[in-house]
Amino acid sequence: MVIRPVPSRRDVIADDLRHQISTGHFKAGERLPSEAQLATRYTVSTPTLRSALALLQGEGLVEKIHGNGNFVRRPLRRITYRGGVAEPPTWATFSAPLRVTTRTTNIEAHSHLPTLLKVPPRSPLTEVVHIAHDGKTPHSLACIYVPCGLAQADSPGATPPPEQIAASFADPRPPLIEVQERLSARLPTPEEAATLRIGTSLAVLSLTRVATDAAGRVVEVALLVLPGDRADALFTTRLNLNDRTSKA
Amino acid sequence: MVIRPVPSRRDVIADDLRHQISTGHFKAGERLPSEAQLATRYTVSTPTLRSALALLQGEGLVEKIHGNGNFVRRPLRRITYRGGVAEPPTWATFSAPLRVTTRTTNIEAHSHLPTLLKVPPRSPLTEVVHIAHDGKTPHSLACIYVPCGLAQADSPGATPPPEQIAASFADPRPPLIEVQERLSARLPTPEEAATLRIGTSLAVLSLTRVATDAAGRVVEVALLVLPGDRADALFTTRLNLNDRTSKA
DNA sequence: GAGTGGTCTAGACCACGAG
DNA sequence: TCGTGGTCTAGACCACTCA
Repeated sequence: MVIRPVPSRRDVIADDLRHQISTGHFKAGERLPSEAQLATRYTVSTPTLRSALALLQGEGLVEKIHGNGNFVRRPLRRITYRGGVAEPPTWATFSAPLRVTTRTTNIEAHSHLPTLLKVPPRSPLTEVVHIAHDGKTPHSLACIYVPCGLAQADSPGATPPPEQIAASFADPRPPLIEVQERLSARLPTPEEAATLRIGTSLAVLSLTRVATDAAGRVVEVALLVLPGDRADALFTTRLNLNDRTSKA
Repeated sequence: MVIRPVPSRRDVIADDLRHQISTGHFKAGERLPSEAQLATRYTVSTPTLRSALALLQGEGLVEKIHGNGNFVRRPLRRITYRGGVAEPPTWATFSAPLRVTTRTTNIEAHSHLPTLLKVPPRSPLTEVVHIAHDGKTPHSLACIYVPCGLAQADSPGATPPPEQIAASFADPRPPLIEVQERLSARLPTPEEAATLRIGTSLAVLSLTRVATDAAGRVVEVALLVLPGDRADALFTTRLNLNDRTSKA
């Protein structure tokens, strides 16, 4: 028994705009009429109209640019995070590979990092922040934490080759034995929203990846944030038939 | 360079309420002062106060009950969807297993189902809808589609044992060979929000699982919707060291 | 019926972007 | 500077819950 009380003005307007966008009445990249004009057209007040636009923004159909206008978003290339580590997590399988900017700093373990990394609080860590861009629009944010004792040879300072997030997997000194990837959906923090240039009402996929080596040490923790409208995660499991239960 | 323009009143209020909740000044299950009272206390108008509450609602800290009040949410048990099918996707690993209600119907393939299932449009399908409850609060919504030709013996009508979603995996007649799980984050549809009793501003984790058998046929498609504040998905990959690349 | 949240209005004022 | 969106106000009215 689904609740369907009364279509609110906001939903009616959102539906209408959605329809006009999907039918091409408003084309991709085009600027919508100003909010004041739209409010007049629909005979609603500006807050009501804005709440309708907020819905479309949350769906990734509309991009709001302060002081400029509301724009129909070009259909975004969806990028796919491939989980399971059988192959390196690739953003690189795309025709025009994403441009990745990197920043490396040394910090101390704080908040939940000590737990995840199984290190004492305030332990020295190397933090690597990756931001992948597709043209001008950011497509993902990744913060990777590695205990300083296990620092790799790569990424000493300048931008490393933009192949993939986990370059550290390329040459595993202590062999990796387990990778855990935990995913959840939430709204972005204001900082994430600003970094990814998304509204705070667009859901993000939050992924925490913990890589453990054969000695039981946590080699790497990666915190990925993927905007829900332009990224998803894919896990492929093949059953080897003669190796049915890979665990316990 | 993080943008930090001016803390809006909304954010200030939300931060303050968050703090009061986390410090136990407002206790779990307690009803907050009415919106009018809070608006007076913070000397803001009701819409502003409500937008602050909407933030907390989106974080799952506050539950709004129309005509009754705003309540501090009891810390919810997080349920974990285990992907990768090595073991059946269990909700059952919890002390008090979730109660699952089931509804089975026969429908015709529509919208994107034909593509996913690799069947012609309007093919007959069996649709199974599972809703898992933890006490009174819904914890997950699952729609499972099976081509009628491959129908299983179980779930003919009444509630099957609430073990797990994919009972169909228990005895795979044609052996499964691949399971693909695609996850994304988005806001719920109004229907999903009503079914899961969540606000429309709480992000959900949307999971599409496609199981393929050795003959290349799609045995099952499952569409899961998990509220972001009470569920996540976990994928564990073990590297067998002597079997490093399970693919290609 | 009393009190709550849900929706909406008709403005005001500020911050930003482009010319 | 001008037009845009961003934030906020001080109400009004409706819908729901509970006693």
